[in-house]
Amino acid sequence: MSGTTTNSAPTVRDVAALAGVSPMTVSRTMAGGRNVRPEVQDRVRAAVEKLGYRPNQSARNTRLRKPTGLIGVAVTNLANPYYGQFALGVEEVAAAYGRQIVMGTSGGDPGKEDRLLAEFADRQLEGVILVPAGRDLAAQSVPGARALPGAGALPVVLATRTVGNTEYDAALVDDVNGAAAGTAVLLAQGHRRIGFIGDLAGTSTAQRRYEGFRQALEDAGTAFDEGLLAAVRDTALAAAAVHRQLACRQPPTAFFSANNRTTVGALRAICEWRTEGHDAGVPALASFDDVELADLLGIPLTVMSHDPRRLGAAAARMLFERLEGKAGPEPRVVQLPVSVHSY
Amino acid sequence: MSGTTTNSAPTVRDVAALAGVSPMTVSRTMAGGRNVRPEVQDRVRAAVEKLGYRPNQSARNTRLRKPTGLIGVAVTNLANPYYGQFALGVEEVAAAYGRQIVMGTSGGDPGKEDRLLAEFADRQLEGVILVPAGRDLAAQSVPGARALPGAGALPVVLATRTVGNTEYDAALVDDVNGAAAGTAVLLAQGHRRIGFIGDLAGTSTAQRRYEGFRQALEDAGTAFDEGLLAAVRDTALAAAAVHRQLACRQPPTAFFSANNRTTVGALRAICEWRTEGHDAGVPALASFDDVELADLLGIPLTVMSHDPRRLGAAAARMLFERLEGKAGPEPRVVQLPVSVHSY
DNA sequence: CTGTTAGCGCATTCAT
DNA sequence: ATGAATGCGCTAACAG
Repeated sequence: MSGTTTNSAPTVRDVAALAGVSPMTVSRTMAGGRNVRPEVQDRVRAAVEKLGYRPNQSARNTRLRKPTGLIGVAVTNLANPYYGQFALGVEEVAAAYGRQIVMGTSGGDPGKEDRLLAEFADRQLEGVILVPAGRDLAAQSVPGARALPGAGALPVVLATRTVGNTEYDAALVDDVNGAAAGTAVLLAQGHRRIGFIGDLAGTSTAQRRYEGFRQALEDAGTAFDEGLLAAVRDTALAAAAVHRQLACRQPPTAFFSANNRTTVGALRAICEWRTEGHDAGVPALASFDDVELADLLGIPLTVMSHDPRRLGAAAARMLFERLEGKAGPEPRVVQLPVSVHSY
Repeated sequence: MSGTTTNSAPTVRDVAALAGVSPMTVSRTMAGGRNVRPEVQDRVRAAVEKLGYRPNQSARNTRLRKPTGLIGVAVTNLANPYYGQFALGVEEVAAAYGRQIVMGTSGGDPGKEDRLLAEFADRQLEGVILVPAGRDLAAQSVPGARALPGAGALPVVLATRTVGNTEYDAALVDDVNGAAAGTAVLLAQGHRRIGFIGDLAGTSTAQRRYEGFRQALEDAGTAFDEGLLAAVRDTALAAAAVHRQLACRQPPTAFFSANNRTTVGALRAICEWRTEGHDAGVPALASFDDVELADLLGIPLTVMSHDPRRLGAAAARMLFERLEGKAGPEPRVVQLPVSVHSY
């Protein structure tokens, strides 16, 4: 009746029955064996081995009123190599804190993001690292998607991008200064007409990078032709935009690309342009974010880079500090420095 | 005493107390409201809203003896863009099955892989998709890391690579035929001395690709100089190996690179070589796996590609079919086709 | 040293 | 239509 071989996972009781002891003795043995005779421990361990018993962690956590040991990571697109590295950074820190990560992708869709956060909350994840899809978080659709006290709260740390309502911890990049520094390099190289390629409407990062870009132009007393602003977000559209700008009457001599996706598109367009053999020199490119192999293309390239892995690690550390109560009630923001390098 | 505002998550009982009903009525209301007066439902819902109550999924699953709704994904290195896309494929299918994924990276370390699988099993994950680090799985160190019946079993589907003991389901790539087809292109282009860059000692993929490579040479009646075999696995070593081969007395006129990491290294070395202005033409490269921007380098390139996202999706489907008992007891292996394209 | 009791948060079963 | 008892797998607290 009890010792029957079912094909569901064995429990403490199955082990206890087989070893001829009480469930508690099994529990104690699994916990290290304090106050259990070695001889009995051996019997228990034999039974454990035989049945392939592994304690049910969820039940364990429930009883001990302990959290799940899981944190959520929600990014917009895992296919973007940037977020793979980012997730790795989160994972490494999480592992150091004895946690594992649940990954979800929003695909940039705020609705999907909301559902993802809701699932995370329902699964009792301890917190979430979120690369927000849009500009605002529908806090009300996820009761508790806030780091602040209150029951059922799901601590959130934003990463890479921020959102309108600024009540969250955030691990960002020094977008403004980084972009300004990269733009300064283009200016020092003599470029005066510079096209800006980036999703101004969509993300806070593009806006901040645009801000740094404009600031650098202003500091240099250079005017910006708004016609050189291309609000695009994906690779194909970026390529088209660059191509269009190069083909116009007064083409830019350089471009500023606001992220790695637009950079790939810009590089494609510039390479094509070069192959078509136009007389003016090859346009230069300043890219926010690094792209593998970009330095080999023979295009004058300036990269404003940071390590996405570090960013993920920083975000994770912020989350754990908050979970451990080592952070004050007010939201904290850190900004990773950006380094500029030219090829 | 009971209704006090604690800062831990509210439970059914807190809601029940606030609404002046029994926990069961709350439970029923949350479950859809069958057999609960609408008026009472409203009271309950108000209390739920006020407290920010969300049912504890773990407790729910425990009571209903339902699985966790989580599957594990263990890859060797999330920083490799290949695995980001792969994970995305898994995630999409998992979402369609109402599951979420727990991500872990082994870093290619079998010990870490074992610990990862053990943690997955302890967390009661329903199954695992594993890109194995080494050649064999220490099945005994993870009692139940097998798809076969028996208590505590953790169903495993291997992906990309397989291991020595072949008792697992696996979603692989048609490495042998793909590699042969790519090699055939090099041969058709007139290349006879071809260097092979790939981690023969480490992964089954490199071995299978080497097998296809050799097969194509043999079919063409071309001998292979074992001196052109470079057993390297990372980007830097691949670059060094290519450079070394190019500098030797009888340099190869083309290279076969067994994965995207070695391809990046090979491309770097070839570009450098070209810049150094050697008289012989630019060496050609056949790359297993696609690499972004590689086609723009002006290097004769042949790519043997497949979609890692599809591979992840295929692996996930295999896992769910097994979980649902829709697969026979014997392990199944699928191989994704490889398409060959030249630039 | 070991077993019994009780309860984590939830929902099924059986009362009423 | 509602509540009480019971148990999922596990372990603290208290027996003995």
